[in-house]
Order: sequence, then C-alpha cells, then structure tokens
Amino acid sequence: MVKVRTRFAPSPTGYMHIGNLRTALYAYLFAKAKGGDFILRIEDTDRARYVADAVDFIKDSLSAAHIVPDEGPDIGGEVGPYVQSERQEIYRKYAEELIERGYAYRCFCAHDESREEKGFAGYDRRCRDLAPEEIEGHLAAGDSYVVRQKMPLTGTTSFTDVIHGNIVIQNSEIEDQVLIKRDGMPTYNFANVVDDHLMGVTHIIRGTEFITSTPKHVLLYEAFGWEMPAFVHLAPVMGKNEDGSVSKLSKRHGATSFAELTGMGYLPEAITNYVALLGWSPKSNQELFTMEELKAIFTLEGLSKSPAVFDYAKLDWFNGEYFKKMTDFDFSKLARPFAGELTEELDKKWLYLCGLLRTRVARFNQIPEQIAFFRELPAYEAELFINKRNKVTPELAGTILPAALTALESLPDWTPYAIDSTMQGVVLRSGQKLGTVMWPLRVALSGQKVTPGGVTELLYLLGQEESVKRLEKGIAKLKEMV
RNA sequence: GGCGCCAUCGUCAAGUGGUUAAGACACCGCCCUUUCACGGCGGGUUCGUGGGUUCAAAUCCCGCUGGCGUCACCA
Repeated sequence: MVKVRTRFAPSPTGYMHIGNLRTALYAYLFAKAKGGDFILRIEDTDRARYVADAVDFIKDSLSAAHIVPDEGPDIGGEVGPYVQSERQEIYRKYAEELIERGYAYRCFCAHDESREEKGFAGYDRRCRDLAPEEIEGHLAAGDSYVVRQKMPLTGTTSFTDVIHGNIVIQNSEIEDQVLIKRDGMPTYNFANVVDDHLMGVTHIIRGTEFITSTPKHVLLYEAFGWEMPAFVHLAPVMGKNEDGSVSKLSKRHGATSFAELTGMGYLPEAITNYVALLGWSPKSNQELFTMEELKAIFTLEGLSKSPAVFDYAKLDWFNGEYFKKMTDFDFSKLARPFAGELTEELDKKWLYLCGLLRTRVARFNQIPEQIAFFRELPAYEAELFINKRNKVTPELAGTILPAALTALESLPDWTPYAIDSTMQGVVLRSGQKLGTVMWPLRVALSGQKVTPGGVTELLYLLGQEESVKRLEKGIAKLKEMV
C-alpha cells in the first residue's frame, strides 16, 4: 500500500483566507488519519502578484492553527525544493520532453487580446502544426514563445472525483493551454501536475474552482504516463450577504483571514474546530474536537458536496465553549492584550475579573465594552433604579442605598469575604429579598443593569473608595427623583 | 452565453427506498437565579419545483428553477 501524501499549495498573493485554511486543514487531517505525510508547497510562479510577506503569513497561520507540514520550505524533505520559482529547470525539462514526444509545441504568435474579445482564443491555432523548418526559423530569429499543450480535438476526458464521482468533459471544450509562459515560468496547470507527481502526492485536495481544469491535468498525466492521483474537490466557503443571498466569503462579510479572526479574540483551536466542521461531518453528534481527535477520525466520506456558509454566531459559540474549558489563569494571560488600559485597581485584580469574564464573553474583543464602566461610571437615568421583577421602587431604593453605604464605608478590610458577609447583614436588616437589595446597588455601582459578576464582585473590584463615591452619587440621584 | 458542479430548518448538518426527517448554532417562550451569563425544559409546515420509476421517494431518473464555479501567458 502506497503511503498517503497530501499537500497544501498556496500562492503567496495575500493573507491566509479561511477557505484556504480549511483546505490545508483537511489535507493535513487526511494525511494524518492515514499515517501519511503533509507537504507545504509555495506556488509563486506569478511574479506580478507576488506579495513579499505572504509566505511568512501562511507559515505563521498554519503554525498557529497547529497544522504542521512534514515537508516544505525551511523544513526540507527529499523531494524539494518546495518553492516553485526554484524549480524552473525541472519544468523546462519536462516541457521539452512533451514537445519531443508530440504532446506540446512552441507557440510563436503574439498574444492577441483583440482576438479574445471577438470570442476567439488569444492565439493562432496554426502554430500547432508549424513545420520543423518554420520552428527553426523562429528560434534562429530569437522570437519569444510559449509552450502549449496539444489537446485532442475530439472525444472526451474523464476523471473520478472522490466527492463528486465521475466527471466527463468534451475535449472540444479544452484549449491548447500554456505550459510555459513567455517569461519562462510554468503555469499553475503545468507546475502543479509536475510537482504533484514528483513529490509523490497521492490525493489532491483543493477547491472546486479547479474542477473544470482537472481534465487538462488528467491529459498531462496521461501524456507523461504517470499514475493518476485521487482528486478531491472541496465545495467553497460562502458568506451571507445583507439581503440574505450568499456569495463566496469575502471582505464585505467580515473577517476572512485566520489572522483577523485571532485578532478579534477567537482562539486558534476554536477557529480550527469550527472550520473543520464547515463542510465536513464526523457523522456523529460530537462537535467539540481537539486536533488529535480530528487527526484520528477524519475521513473523506464526511466531506459535503455543497457550499457551506460561514456563520460568525456559531464561531462565537465554539469560542465560548473553549473559554469555559480554560483555566482563569490561561484566560487572563491571553485576554490581557485585549483589555486595553486598566485602572490600577483592576490591574491588580485582573485574574479575579477574568474569572467573571471567562463565561460571559464569546471572544476577547468583547472585553473592553464589558468592563468600561469600571473606569468611568456611565451616565444613567434614575428610572433604572425601578425594577418590577424585584419589586424595587425609588422609595425602597432610597432606604436600601444609604443602609448599604453606612455598612460598607466603615468596613475595615475590603475582601470578597468581608464584603459578602456585610451585604448579607444589610439584606437581613432590610427585611427584603436578596434580589431587591442588590438591584439598586448594581445600578448605582455600574450605571447599567447588566454587569459581569454580582454586586459583591463589583464592590470588590471597584475598591472601597470608588464604591462609596458611586453609592453616594446614586443616593443623590434618587433624591432628585423623589 | 457554452461547459461543469450543487440543491434537507435562517445557518452547519445526519440521512443512501419504508425514520414521529437526528443533533448543534441562532431565534422565541418558560423555569432557575443576585442582573447578565451558566444550567434546565419546551417551540418552528425544513426535504426548491414539475414529471416519472416503485406497493413505498428527502433518498433513483428526467425536465425546470435557483445558486456557485469556469472559460487567462492567475492560481
């Protein structure tokens, strides 16, 4: 049995799109599930679109997502180099072989865009049948040329896709594609086939956009007499538009790169977990998976044929689940950069605060708005003191607040425990229910009805001095009202 | 436009001729509760459409519609 080898072959033209990340993930998981190898190959044959930092970005994203190539640039391997621009001689050699054997030819005609506009191919078909002496003539004159593959004019070409089954295309639909460009670089369609063969790739896992060009690849494999790999064409990742329609995930749908997502405070593990399930099903009800689990159970059978819409709400849920499984300490470390500038008080009690935040936020970038009221008491309406459910009236609040203030301002040690027992006393003496007493306190301390943590926690985090100040302010506000 | 691919709740999806058509997210309601969160319980005319095939169709076939992709010296 041949060892499974898969590859991820991005072109360094930008950042790591979430769709690409998913492709890489599936290729990686499948290789690992089969005990095989996963290769990273950089397809940089388009000099015009090359982006300098893109390769580093790809590597960083893969490593942050815990997708680790067995072979690749920097890593090495027996079938390198793993950067296509460094393999030019190899492609040239194979192109020559094809020309000699009559499967390809040199095309000297100038690329003609006007011809394309009229609906014709952008080249002159006659080059296909140029006589040897004519070719010699062009060569001697130093004319530039591209190498084109000589496609069959009749018949069909077919291949079996693991996800889609048998796919048949009329050869008349296929043009004499360029193999080697005028600048000497190979085209994707050529380099890809040569590399996949030379690198021993057994399963080609890539996006559906390549499905229609696969027959061209098949013809190349056949011309060389190479063994055909398995083709696995993944359905695309879509984004939801405002009008409810869907289109390929792009900027206007929100964050689309792995780095943007982690920048928003999503954990790499959560992103990977969610993305793994976007277009693939374990065919069980389990949704939370570690990378190790995925590596053990991934199968091609679970891949779906139809496009999947990226759902940020579900990603939020996954991320929240990962937060719940973390320790407060780990959370506090990772969350700190998102918190912005903290008051001295809050900075000291950061770990304590994180214990409250951890189950209340879906991603780190929700933290600033959650804790903004600590730094500065927001303006609030006195009506906020009224709460039907807890039977809080302005009059009642007017007696509760001063009672709490008196008990609290004389408290010698400001610890959660001391605060808690003091408040228990206040509740007891008031003869009211717990919720009734706490409500006006929360409002006075935070200026809002929703807070991370209960009143005891708020008091502790705010510190005695600030708590007292805010309580006094609340009392004053109530007086105006009554 | 030609060619190709796809079509189960709003979203991710299970389902491979006979099921009350799972589960999750989201949404709505209720309960619990020191707000929120957490947790618990419950809810929703979901198989695009029209024809076949069959005793029986979400499952098989054809048409239609819709979506997506592709027709580069980009990948």
